[in-house]
Amino acid sequence: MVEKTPTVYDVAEMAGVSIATVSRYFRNPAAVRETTRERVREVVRELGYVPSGSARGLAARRTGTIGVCFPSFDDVAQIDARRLEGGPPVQVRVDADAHVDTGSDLYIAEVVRGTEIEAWRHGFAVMIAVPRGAAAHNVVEGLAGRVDGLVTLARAIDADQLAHIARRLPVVVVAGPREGDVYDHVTANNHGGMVALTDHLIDDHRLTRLEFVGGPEDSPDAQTRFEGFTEAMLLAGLGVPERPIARCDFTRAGGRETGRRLLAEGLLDDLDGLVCANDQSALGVLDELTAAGVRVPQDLAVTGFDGIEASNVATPRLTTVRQPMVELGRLAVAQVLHRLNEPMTEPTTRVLPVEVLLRDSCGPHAGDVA
Amino acid sequence: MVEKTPTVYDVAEMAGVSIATVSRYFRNPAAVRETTRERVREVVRELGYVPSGSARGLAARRTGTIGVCFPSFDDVAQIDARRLEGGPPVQVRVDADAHVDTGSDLYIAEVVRGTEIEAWRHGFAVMIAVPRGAAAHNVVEGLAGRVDGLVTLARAIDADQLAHIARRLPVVVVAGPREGDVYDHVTANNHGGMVALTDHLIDDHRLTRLEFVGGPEDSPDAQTRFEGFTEAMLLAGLGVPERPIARCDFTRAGGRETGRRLLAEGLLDDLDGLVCANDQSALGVLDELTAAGVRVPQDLAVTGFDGIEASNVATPRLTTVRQPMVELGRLAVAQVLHRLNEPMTEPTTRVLPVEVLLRDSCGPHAGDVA
DNA sequence: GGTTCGACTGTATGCGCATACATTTCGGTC
DNA sequence: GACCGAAATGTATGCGCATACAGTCGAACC
Repeated sequence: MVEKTPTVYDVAEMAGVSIATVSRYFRNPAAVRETTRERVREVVRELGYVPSGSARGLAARRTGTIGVCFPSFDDVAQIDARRLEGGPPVQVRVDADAHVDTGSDLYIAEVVRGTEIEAWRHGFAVMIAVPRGAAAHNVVEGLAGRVDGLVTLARAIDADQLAHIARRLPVVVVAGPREGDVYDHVTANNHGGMVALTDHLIDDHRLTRLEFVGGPEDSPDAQTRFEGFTEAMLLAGLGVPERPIARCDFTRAGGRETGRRLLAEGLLDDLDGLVCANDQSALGVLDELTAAGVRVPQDLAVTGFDGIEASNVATPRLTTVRQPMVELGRLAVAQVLHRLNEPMTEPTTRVLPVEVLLRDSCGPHAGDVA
Repeated sequence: MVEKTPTVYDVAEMAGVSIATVSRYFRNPAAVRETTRERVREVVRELGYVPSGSARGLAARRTGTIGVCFPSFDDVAQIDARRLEGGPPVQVRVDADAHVDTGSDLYIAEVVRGTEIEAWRHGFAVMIAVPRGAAAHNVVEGLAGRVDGLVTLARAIDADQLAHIARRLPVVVVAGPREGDVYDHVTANNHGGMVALTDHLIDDHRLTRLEFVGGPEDSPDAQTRFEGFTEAMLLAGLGVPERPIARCDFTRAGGRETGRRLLAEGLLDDLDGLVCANDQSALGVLDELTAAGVRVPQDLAVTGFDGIEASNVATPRLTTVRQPMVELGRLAVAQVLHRLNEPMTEPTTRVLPVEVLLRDSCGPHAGDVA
C-alpha cells in the first residue's frame, strides 16, 4: 500500500535536475523554467512524492504550524469503555428525555474553528493537543516542539510549563491575564457584559434577590464575571454576595448537579434569579429546575454566558452574553503571528466586545409576542 | 521575549554530557543514571530547552502526528469581513429570533474530538486542515508531509490528490466507500438507520406520502441514506421517488432555503412527511415551516439524521438517527495506526451501529405524555 | 589482581530539505 | 561572433536530533 518514500534526491535524479531545483519547484515555482517545471511535475506525480514536513521544518527553522491547546472535560475512561463495535446495527428507541450531554464543549469548538480560519489565511496549519492524564506534560512539550507559536485556553497548561515554553515560542492565552503574567492575552469583555446583564435584571425586570453560580475557582473568566455581577449589585444598592452560591465546572452535567443541590437545600426559595457563569452550567440548572416544576422565568430567572448555539434553542431560550468565540480564536492566532514578526513588543491584552442577548429565561421584553 | 533557541548541543555541553545522553533523557530516561538525569534536568530548565519536533521527526522518520482533514462550509469572506475589534464594548439587544446559524458543523466537531481522543491515547498529536480556497491543494500537501497518517472526511480532498498522498501514508476515509476506491473506510450504518426510520414513519405513524430532502450530490452518505429511504418505501409498496424532492448542502441555511422553496412552490401540500438527509438541513426546514405556520408534526412530519445536540433541543425535538460521531473519529484514528503497523492488509470498511431516536417531530409515541 | 558482565555514556552518521553562493545558460546587442 | 546582464540551475552545507556502535567504568567474582 505505502511504498518506500521518495526524497528530493530521487525526484532530482529522475527528472535530471538538481535537488535545489526540485526544492524551488515547490517553494518558488516562478524561479524554475516552465519546461523544467513540467519535467519535475511529471516525476513528482509518478513517484508520489510529498515533501517531508520535518526536513523542511528543520532546514527552514520554522514549522508553519500553530499549536492550540485546550482543556478537556471528557471523561475518557467512560468514552474508552464505550464499545467501538458490536451490538445491533440499528437500535430504535423512544427518546423522551430532552437532556443531553455530549460532553462536547461548544465554546472550545468555536474558538478552535477561529484559530483554524486565521491560520489558514496565513498559510499555517493547526495542531491541537489536550493535556490530560499523567502524560499531560509530555503532550504540551511535544506540541511546543512542533509549532511556531502557541494559543492556549486558560487553565490548559500549568504555569511552570507555560513559562518554560514561552521562552521558545510566542504564547497567546485566550482569557484575561492574571496578575503578573507576561503573555499576550485575548479575551472578551466579561466584566462589562456581566454588568450589563445584571443591570438588565435589576433595572428592567425589577429582580433584586440574585445569586451567582460560579465556575471553576481557577478560571479567570469566571472570576471576572463574578466581579461584574457583584459590582452591578453594589451599584444598585443591593446585597452583595461574598461568594457564588455554588460553583460548578462549566459543564452541563455540573450544572445539573448544582441545580439539584440548590433545590434540595431550598436555597432557591427566596430568590428572583440565578446568574450563571456560563451557558452550559445554566442549561444544566435549567434542566433540573424544569424537571422539578420550577417555572423559568416566572418563578425564577436564569441567565448564562457565552452564547453557544444550545442556549438559543433551549426552552426557555436562555438570556446570555455572547462572546465572539470565533473571533477570539482568530485574534489569538493573529497575535501569535504578529509576535512572531515583532518579538520584542510589550505583551498586550485585547478585549473583544460582547453582546447581551435578551431572550426568554429572564422574563418578557417589550416587543415580544408573549 | 523569545531567546535564541538552545539545542541538544547546548544542553549537552552545559551538563557536561554528550548529546546522546540528552536525547536519552527525553526518549528513554530509564537508560540514564539518576544523577546524570538530574544534571540534565537542571540545564534543560535553565535554558528553557524544548526538543525540536522537526529534527526529531526527521531523524526518527516519523512525526508522531495524525492529520485530520475536513471540508468547511464557512463563508470565510463573511467571517473576514467581521471586524475583529472596534464597536461598543457591550451591546444589549432583545434577541427575539430563534434562528441561529453559527456555521459551525457539530458533526465535524464531534468527529474531530474523537480523533483527538484516540490519538492522545496513543501518544499522537492531531493536526487539522481544511482545504479551502485556491490553495486547497497546498494545504493538503502540507498536511500530508507533516503527519504519519491521515483521516479525511468524505469530499474534503479531491480524488486525484487523495490517491497521490495515499501512496505515502495510511489514509482512512470517514464515510462509505465509493466504487473502486482502495482506502480504509469508517462509516455509520446510514442505510440501516434510514430504513428503520422510514419504516417507523410508515408503520407506526401511517404516513405514506413521504419525500426526501437530499444532501450534496457527491456525498456518499447522503446517497446511501436516500437509498435506504427508497428501499423502505419500495418494500412498503409505496411510491418511490426517483430523486430527492430537493437537495441542499447539509447546512441549516441551506435547509431554510430549501424550506422556503418547497413552501413557495406548494410542494408540501399533499405531503405527510419530509425525510431530510441530515439534522442541520432538517432544522433549517423546520425553521421555515414554523415561520410559515405549518405545524410539525401535526401537519407534516420532519426527520433528520446525525443526532447533533441541536436536534434534541429544537422545538419540536427532532426525530433523527444518531451516528456515533466521536466513535467514528476514534475508530478512524485507530485504523490509521493499525495500518501504520500492518501496511499490507486489505482495505477494510467498518460500519458502526446507529440509533434511531424517536422524538417529537414525527408524531406522538406510546409513553409520551403529550 | 585479573576477568567478566552489565550499566552507562560517547562518537559518528544520516535523516530530507532550504538556501547561500557559484556556475552555467540564455537572449539580446553591438 | 564576442560580449553582457539576467535568468536558470547546480554545489555544498547545516538545520537538531535518534541511533547504531564503540567505549568506559564499576562491581561481583574467581
